[in-house]
Amino acid sequence: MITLSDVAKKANVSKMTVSRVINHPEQVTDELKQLVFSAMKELNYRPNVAAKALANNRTQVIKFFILEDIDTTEPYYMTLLFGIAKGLDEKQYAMQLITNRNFDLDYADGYIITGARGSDYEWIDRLEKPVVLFGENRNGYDYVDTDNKLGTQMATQAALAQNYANIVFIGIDVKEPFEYSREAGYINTLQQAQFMPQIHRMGNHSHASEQFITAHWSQFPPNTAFICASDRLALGVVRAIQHCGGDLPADYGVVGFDGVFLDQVSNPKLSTVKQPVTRLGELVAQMLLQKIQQSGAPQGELLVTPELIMRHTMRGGAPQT
Amino acid sequence: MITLSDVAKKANVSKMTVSRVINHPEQVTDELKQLVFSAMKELNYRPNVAAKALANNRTQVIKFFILEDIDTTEPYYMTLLFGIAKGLDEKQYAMQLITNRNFDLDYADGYIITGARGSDYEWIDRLEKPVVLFGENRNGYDYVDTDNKLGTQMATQAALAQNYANIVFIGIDVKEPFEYSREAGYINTLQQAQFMPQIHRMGNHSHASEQFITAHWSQFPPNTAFICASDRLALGVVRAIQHCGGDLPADYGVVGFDGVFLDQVSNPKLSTVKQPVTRLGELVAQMLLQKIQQSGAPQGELLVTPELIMRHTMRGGAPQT
DNA sequence: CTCACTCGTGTTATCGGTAACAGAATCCCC
DNA sequence: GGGGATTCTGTTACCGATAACACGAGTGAG
Repeated sequence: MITLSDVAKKANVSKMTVSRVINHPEQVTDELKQLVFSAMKELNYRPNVAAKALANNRTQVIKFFILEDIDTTEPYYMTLLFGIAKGLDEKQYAMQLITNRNFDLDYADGYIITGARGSDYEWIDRLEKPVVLFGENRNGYDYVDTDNKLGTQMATQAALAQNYANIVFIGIDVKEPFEYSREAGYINTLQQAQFMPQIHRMGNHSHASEQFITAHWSQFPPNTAFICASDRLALGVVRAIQHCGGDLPADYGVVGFDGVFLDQVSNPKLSTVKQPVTRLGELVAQMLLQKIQQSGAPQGELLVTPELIMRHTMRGGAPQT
Repeated sequence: MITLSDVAKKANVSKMTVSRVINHPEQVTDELKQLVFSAMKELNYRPNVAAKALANNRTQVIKFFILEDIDTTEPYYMTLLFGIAKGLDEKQYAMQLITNRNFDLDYADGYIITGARGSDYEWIDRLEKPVVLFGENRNGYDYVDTDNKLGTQMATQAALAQNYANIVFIGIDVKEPFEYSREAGYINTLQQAQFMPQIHRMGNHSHASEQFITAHWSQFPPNTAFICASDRLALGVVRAIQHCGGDLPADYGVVGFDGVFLDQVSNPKLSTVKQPVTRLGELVAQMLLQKIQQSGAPQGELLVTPELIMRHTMRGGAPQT
């Protein structure tokens, strides 16, 4: 294994100079920097993370909390994890995945938390290391999320553009900011167009929306579009429309939200607001690492623009293959 | 932070004795061990992983390779990851998730690999640290997997028990051991019962099986059960049966394989062979850590028994709610 | 021309553990 | 009861990096 000393010897400088080239390059003359850089390259030097961690009193580990029951966990998080992993790798950080089962807060430089509900904020407040949330919150925590409001805005505008006469929102009955934002995007857009908003909320399961739409089918005349707060709900709506004999997408339109996995296994394939999940993961990771580097300085919020994908469940979508 | 020295001081012994109590307890008298243990407990001592790693020339990191395209990645892996994380946490290991994009082999004590195809074995052979695969292989690598053969055996036996007259296998057209095993479980069971096996293979997509069954509907008279190599395929088969007007489960039965996520979002809910995925993850992790500890000694194979879950897509399943 | 000051680099001590060796106490057998 | 083996615990050096301090060379002002 190549160490700092090896590089130092090769470049005819002290270990300390090499270390400085890496961590405080401005303190070293360009001349020496060049020498050191080429020595590092030639030897293919890779810093020893454990040694670095020990010297800095760091761990080079961050913990990622998924505060949700394993069995209902969205495939969504898989993709998020990929992104986080990528963001961490770049800075030689490793991850520990924390679920409801194992709950060890020690031994980490910081935390990424997702799926936090009201009651969690109590212990989150007591954390002594930098924290970044994944997902909107209104409690002042730094976070990264999709621009939920913009997402439903885009979906609603698309429905308007396709001249659906009724535009209904199928939401999730949780009191969480992401849901409020998604509803807000829908409401605002409709009101600007002088349409009446109409919102139905239920549990986030395809069976729930399927049952609901089927049971109230008479309320939804042809030329209705459903803007859904999730792909799961959208899936159920599609099944209900098919079951009730509605013509999709001629008479009915459905747009989901998320664009991870589920939208692909349905038939017909869902139109959806696709979240850039991998990118989001990278961004949370980067935000947290920056926060750690800045000794916990606030990072604010970061909203990323989603992408409206028009497929077979709405007029104007790609023709079904 | 509590260190070895703190514990040593409290117990009136040297650092080394404390270290030995942890790593080589047989070399220390019971008397001292007790002293040290209670000191550790009292101070709530937690070893510093970085220091340990540095001293042992280890990294306390293992890399988990998912050799599959991100976009098609099964939610399956999410659950697996949970399990691996749990297995690693117990031994203070952290994980780096490796995808096709970032491919750094350095800085790890070992590797867990999943989704390996034939062409991957070349570089896997060249790895210099302990490797354990997730998923059957016939190349002599240590691995952990579900007992695939047993799984389809169970499913096929259940179909026989329900007196379906025809029992068809819908498989995945890949030349991989897991698929061979699943087919073998089906074939063996049928032959023992003096039935004729009938296998159709296609890409692992619900649309593929849906299309196939619909196109060949006349070949599948009432009283037919479909044993599927995945829940995705099963999902498509269910849709096809519904579309063609078949009576499920009175005249047709469908059993999937995996039991992760997808089986829950379908309507009706799938009967399926459920893999104990979290447990599998824990086991791979444990196997790898043990292999590391034993300087790379072979660990053999480990097959875990799956569970047949009877739900609404086969006779004898739970009544639909 | 000298003294204080900056700038750039090297030296030393340290982070928290562990292996290898050293040394004291006990054991055992002739 | 003495000498060698055995058992147990402590001392020392080291893993690979970094911060704090030390120090020599150059700079500028009085």
